[in-house]
Amino acid sequence: MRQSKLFVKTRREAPKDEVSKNAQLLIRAGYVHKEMAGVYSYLPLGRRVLQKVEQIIREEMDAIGGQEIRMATLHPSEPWKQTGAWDGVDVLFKINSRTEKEYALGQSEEEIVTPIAGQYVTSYKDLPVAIYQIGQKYRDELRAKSGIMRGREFGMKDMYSFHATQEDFDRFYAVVKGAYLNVYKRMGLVAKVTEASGGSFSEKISYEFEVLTDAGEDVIFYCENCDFCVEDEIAKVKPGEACPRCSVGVLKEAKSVEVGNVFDLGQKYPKAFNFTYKAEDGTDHHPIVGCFGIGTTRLMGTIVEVFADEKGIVWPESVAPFRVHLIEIANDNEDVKKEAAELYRELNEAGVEVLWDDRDARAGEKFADSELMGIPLRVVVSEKTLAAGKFECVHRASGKTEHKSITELIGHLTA
RNA sequence: CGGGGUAUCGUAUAUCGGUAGUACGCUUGCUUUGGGAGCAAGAUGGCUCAGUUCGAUUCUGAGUACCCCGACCA
Repeated sequence: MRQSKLFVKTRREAPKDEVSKNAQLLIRAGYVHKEMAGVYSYLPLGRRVLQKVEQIIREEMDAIGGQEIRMATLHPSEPWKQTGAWDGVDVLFKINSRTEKEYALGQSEEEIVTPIAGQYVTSYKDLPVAIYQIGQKYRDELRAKSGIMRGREFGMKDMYSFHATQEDFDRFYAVVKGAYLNVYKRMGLVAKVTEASGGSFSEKISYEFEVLTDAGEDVIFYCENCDFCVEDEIAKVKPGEACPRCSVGVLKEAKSVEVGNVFDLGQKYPKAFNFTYKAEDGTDHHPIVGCFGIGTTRLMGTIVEVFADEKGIVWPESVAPFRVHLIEIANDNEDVKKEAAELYRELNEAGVEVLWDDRDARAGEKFADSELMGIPLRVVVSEKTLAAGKFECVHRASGKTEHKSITELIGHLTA
């Protein structure tokens, strides 16, 4: 992509109504546009990042047998009334049509997925099954905050699994946990599996996946030595105490953000929708349902919060909008322009995503913009590099500079 | 939802009860060119509705939007 044609521009200052780091940087760098409190549009760069986040999640869900679907987000009111959530869930957006017919906007999809599954899962032979979708969710939050981390409309992957037995759910939960940890790891994040309350959703405890950051709203107690981790709300332990699991480590307190969760929903929804399957012996049973969520937009915000430095965003390669930021410092030197165009062509041919800053701007502005945008590798083409016969390659994350020929560079990027 | 705050070109800000200025951005021209350039010329603004006043962007009230703290949070 040529930056001179890019739909958005960067700006020096963040709007004064944005306080959170993620929103300030994402707006300054042109990734998102705020529509209202808690609602953001994703512009070309932001859409690319979000799509990469989604694709990583998609790959991991597919790898454990999840089947992707796409459910409606405009919901009939009936299933919500049937489960009691119409009046019981205060974040549910309810809307009326011109003819006073009632609808809901999807804030989670149990009410929709359960009847769908009920139609196709009729035998024990159909179990287990896991279906998921990646899409928009709507929640009537009393107070939106933290930029894209807690909005009224946001992106989420939600998977629902159906099982014949509790043992099978437990088995699948362990599988999903592994897949989730893969998702975070692929984005450079370390998530802690945390015991939390099931909320109004489930009487059992749930598991949350928490990433340490001061931008988060949760407080967790975790063991320095083992993987014990618990939300402060339900903790029977205190920071400073010995870890109840390994008894070696000491518990520490930290702020964190929930980037995923798992709920054991039991048979609540199949019961509400009279969803049964035939067991081998011909008797009817309600399946056990699991719900597994990952907030995609929140994850994007978390990545910004965790990796950004004083100059701007720092994307991990796996989710960066482009792999290479090609900076041309031409000053009307036709040879430099030609060289940049040639490098751009070769990188594209090699399948490397490149943002080519071909704008007629000064070097300082281009460098500052590049650092703000956070593309992992900056490759400079200028009279200097032309004379040296090697391009200047600067890693955004480490600041490390290397000089590489075109073949070395392509070899490195396609290795 | 309780409490607090804010509202001025696209963005950030200043001023003032008497025709609103600056910086960045934008347009045009010239110069400049490896860390957000310089000069010149230009376009763009008082959230909405009432009230007070000769006159309101400024004061008052209501509304709306946004932000913060808390509560809430599938």
